[in-house]
Amino acid sequence: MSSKRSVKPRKLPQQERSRITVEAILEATAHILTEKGYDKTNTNLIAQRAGVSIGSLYQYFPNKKSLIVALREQHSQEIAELLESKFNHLFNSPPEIAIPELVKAVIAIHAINPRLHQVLSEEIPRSERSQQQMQKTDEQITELLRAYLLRWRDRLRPQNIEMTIFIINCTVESLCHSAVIEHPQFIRDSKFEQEVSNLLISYLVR
Amino acid sequence: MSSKRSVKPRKLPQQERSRITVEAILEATAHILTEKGYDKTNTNLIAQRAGVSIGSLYQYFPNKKSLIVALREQHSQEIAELLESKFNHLFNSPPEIAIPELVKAVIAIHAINPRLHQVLSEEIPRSERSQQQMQKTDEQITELLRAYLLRWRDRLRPQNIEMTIFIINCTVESLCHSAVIEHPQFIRDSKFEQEVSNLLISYLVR
DNA sequence: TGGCAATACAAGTAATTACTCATATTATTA
DNA sequence: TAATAATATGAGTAATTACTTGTATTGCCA
Repeated sequence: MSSKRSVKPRKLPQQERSRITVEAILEATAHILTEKGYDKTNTNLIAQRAGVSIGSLYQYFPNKKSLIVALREQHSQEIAELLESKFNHLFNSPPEIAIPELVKAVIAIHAINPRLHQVLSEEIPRSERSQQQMQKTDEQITELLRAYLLRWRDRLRPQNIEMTIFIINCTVESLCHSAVIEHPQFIRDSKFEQEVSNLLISYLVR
Repeated sequence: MSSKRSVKPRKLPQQERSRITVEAILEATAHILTEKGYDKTNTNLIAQRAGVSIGSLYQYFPNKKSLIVALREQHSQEIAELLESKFNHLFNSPPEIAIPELVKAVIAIHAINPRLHQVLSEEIPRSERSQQQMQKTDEQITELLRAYLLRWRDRLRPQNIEMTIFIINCTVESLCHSAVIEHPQFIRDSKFEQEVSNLLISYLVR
């Protein structure tokens, strides 16, 4: 069962040179994924690009899946941290103020490396994803949203908080993701973030 | 270049028995994809499930990609037709009436075979997708939406029609898709479709 | 009924690729 | 400085799988 195969590093780097090796491997993974897309990416190519032998790669990553998982982890952690700091800043700001700021932040995140973001979220087969880890980050963001919505509950129209969380989360994510990839011209001015903010605010606020 | 490889059937079935073969192959493709997911699907398995030799399969489908493309084509055609008939019925109904009907229809479509829908839209590598064909169906739906929005233009708040089309399309698709897969309990009553309709109506209508 | 075209068959091939292992090199420590 | 641990190497292996090809069977038509 591939789902049983561990994804944890086989060996933790202890000396400086191996930490450099691991870094190079992850950088190469991101680079090859971005350049070639998932299905033209293979471990030999990654090792080559990293300037490292294939054997070294398998010393630190037990299988191909673990490379992807490590990269995703890095990536989602960055996103979660940025959103956390935004929510902390905006916790006491009403939706009319907070929503546009959050939408702006999400668009900015997606615009950093759209192609890598696309590959990680669209092209990686489900079987290559570590369910627990993904859900952890997702739950973290859900929790931030939940706290914020409860804080402003009496200003909000929808009453089913869990459903509202899902709707907001899903809508913002998919709109920002697709816009960056399919309509980059939308992103150039602030019109798009205003529209998305309008969509959410007019739904949320009484 | 895999993108150059034709995807058109190598041979068109002429007798009844071969038409049955082709049907069985497509049914088997859908079945295996649904059961095993994309990356555990292979052509030998499809042929076996279809009760047909691997040679017969390659007589009608020049490569694996063409199987997926044929299946997607069938699938998107069904969706486009259903939406077209809905839009025709509702062309002269105001958004407050039309939107809930359309949302309901989209949810219903996604609920028919959620797993197949998920595999086709999430798991199939981008390289296995025929770009032209996908965009044709997508453009067809865009066109229906455009005509409707123009018809009711003076009742609408957003002025940038192209951006509005994108926002509506993307929002409805992703909400219905994700809800069916991640929150089937939302679908059981009509609360979810009401909420999604509210989201859109409060944004669209002055 | 015989000949031809359409269809069906499945063993086999060739290419890809994740991953191993025996060995060599470099750093650390006692 | 010698011994040991950590790290690096890359040729080779084994498994998978898309696809070919030569042959057999079935249906159609004159």
